[in-house]
Amino acid sequence: MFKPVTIKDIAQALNLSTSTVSRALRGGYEISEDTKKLVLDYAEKINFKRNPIALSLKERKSYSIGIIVCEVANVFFSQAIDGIESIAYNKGYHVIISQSHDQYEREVTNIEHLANRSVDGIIISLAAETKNYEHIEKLHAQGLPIVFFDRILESMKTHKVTSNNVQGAFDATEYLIKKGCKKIAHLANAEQLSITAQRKIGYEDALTKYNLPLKEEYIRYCQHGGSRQDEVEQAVISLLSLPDKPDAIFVASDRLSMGCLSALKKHAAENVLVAGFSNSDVVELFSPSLSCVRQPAFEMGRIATEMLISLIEAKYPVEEFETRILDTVFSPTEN
Amino acid sequence: MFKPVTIKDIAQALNLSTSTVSRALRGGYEISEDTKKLVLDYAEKINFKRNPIALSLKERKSYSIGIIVCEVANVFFSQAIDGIESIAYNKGYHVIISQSHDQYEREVTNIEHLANRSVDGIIISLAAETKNYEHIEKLHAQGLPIVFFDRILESMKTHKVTSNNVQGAFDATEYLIKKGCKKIAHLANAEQLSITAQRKIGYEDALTKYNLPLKEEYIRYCQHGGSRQDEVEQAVISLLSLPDKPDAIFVASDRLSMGCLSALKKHAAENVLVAGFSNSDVVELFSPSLSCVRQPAFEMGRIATEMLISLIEAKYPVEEFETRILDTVFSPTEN
DNA sequence: AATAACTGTGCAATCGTTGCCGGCAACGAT
DNA sequence: ATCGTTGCCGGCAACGATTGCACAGTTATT
Repeated sequence: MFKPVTIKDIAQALNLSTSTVSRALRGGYEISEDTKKLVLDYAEKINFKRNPIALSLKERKSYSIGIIVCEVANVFFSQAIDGIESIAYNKGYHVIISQSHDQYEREVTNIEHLANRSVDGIIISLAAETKNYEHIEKLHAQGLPIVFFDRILESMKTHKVTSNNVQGAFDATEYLIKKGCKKIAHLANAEQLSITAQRKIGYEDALTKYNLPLKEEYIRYCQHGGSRQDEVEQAVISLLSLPDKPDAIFVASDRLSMGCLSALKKHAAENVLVAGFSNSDVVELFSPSLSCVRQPAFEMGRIATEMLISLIEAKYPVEEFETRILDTVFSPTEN
Repeated sequence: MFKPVTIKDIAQALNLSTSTVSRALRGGYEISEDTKKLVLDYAEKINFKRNPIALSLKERKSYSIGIIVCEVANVFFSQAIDGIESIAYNKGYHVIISQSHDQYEREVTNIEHLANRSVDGIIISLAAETKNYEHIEKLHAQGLPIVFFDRILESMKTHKVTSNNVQGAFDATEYLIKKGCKKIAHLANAEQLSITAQRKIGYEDALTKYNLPLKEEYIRYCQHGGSRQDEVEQAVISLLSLPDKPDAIFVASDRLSMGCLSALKKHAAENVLVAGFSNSDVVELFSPSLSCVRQPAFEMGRIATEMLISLIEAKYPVEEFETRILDTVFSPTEN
């Protein structure tokens, strides 16, 4: 049906060899100007496009990078993807996105799928459920460049990008305290995630600074990262039914924030103040309202991609790795 | 750094030819059980993965399909993508997503990028800005299978999937009428989009049925599909400042609905009722509230993908094309 | 017993492109 | 006049997997 034109066609038409055509097209210095022009003009005329698959086979490089995020329907990740694409396309890579939906199994199959498809590298934010990292470590050990962002794997020696989760959590918690709340609960993500630990530290730092007690029963973890609403609702209900009911909640992620607000609304607990991580652009529409910690998602995506491409194109094995930590911005919602 | 195992390695190790290995791996009937088992076991042992790029080159097929949507950070599209992936992965295709951000230029570069990357077919929902379709028609004429969903190009002879936009718009408008509104405005998407025309028909049908006048000044089009908030805000302001100010707005898309609610809130016009297309899963949190028409996004994605793969795998050129129209569901938000 | 049929395997070409080597002609230097 | 250099180009092989055809060896058929 659809037969693309190849350098062979050009060679035949111009009575040259394929090697000559190939070199002329790439501007090889060993080809006379006349021939070069001849080839270039003809290629233009018949709309020649070089076959990237053949090139990939030859160069053992696909010029594509894989992304794994929990879901694209999440403003933080979609902004990060925009950042990733902005760099990748400029450098001639294309981007294959896959979603783990915060499930371990899907993360495993996705990453293997990507590796089999011969991506040149992977940018990943771990699924909430993931506790075992062999699937990643195996590929990394085989030499596949991997960069982490947001939810990172501390133990792996590679580049990483996160935001300043401790500071962000501190800001949000401090805000709640300054609003007069004294019993601040924490709705957290899956316990093994890097961001969970960091955000918890920020939360506790703020409580400590203002001499509020740290109560373990005020903390609820959501192992599925909020992808199951009942999980979030259960957590919120159990907080609300504590004898010493919280007057505010610091929520550790976008997804959880939505779930938390829903649960509060459903159970007529709108008087509980909420602050949490979210990059939502319609936050002013929410009721109950949500004060939020915003992460520089686009920038994180850009940086992660630059790191990945530098790994991919490195001439020698890279030994020195970098962890970039970007600042968050807290924006209160007054009402 | 990273040298994958090839059938050659297997052949060498087992003292067979590559052809034998190849046939054994795909269960060729012409290979003895003994050899087959030998090869299979060894391949398993050294973790052999066949190189999809080599296969693509030979078969002139990449087993990948391209998706173009305006943005992934939109629940409708992200659900559609989930549907697309659910079918694609099952059938051995992988999915490359790209975003037009409702811009014509980006749609053009994205589609060419995909075509150059030799995707086997494309599923597309047009950008709001797109008025010229040559970039798509050219590829289609060259034989690249293309399926439209949501925002379709009526004039192109290929498979299409949409929801019942007329009915959805009718339901939303009728709801507003039954709530007692008599002056219902319509905030519409870019004028040339298929869905814009259809949703306008539904809107007008409802008005007509209930003997309300059709006023052209109650309709505002957003040429950029709401990707620019000022555009939406201008439209809403101009509606609010009409001498005969509307008491309700029927909004034609998810993005526009968010923009519209923001604008209403900002201008303290929360008494204006809003109903519109949206697949948001946190609609109950919004204030002002939004009654919404939901599209079966996941199902639309599934169907579009099945259609596309049937085109890709068709043995003979397909002449008969189908347009599937799926029902929407209206869910009022009472408060 | 001779031929036909079948079984299991290898050879070589193919997909599109590029790297490497080698060839040929024209040129300048000795 | 001979040699070495340079410029320009063609041929071959290779990337990894598949496949039509050929061929050797075995079994079945007449």
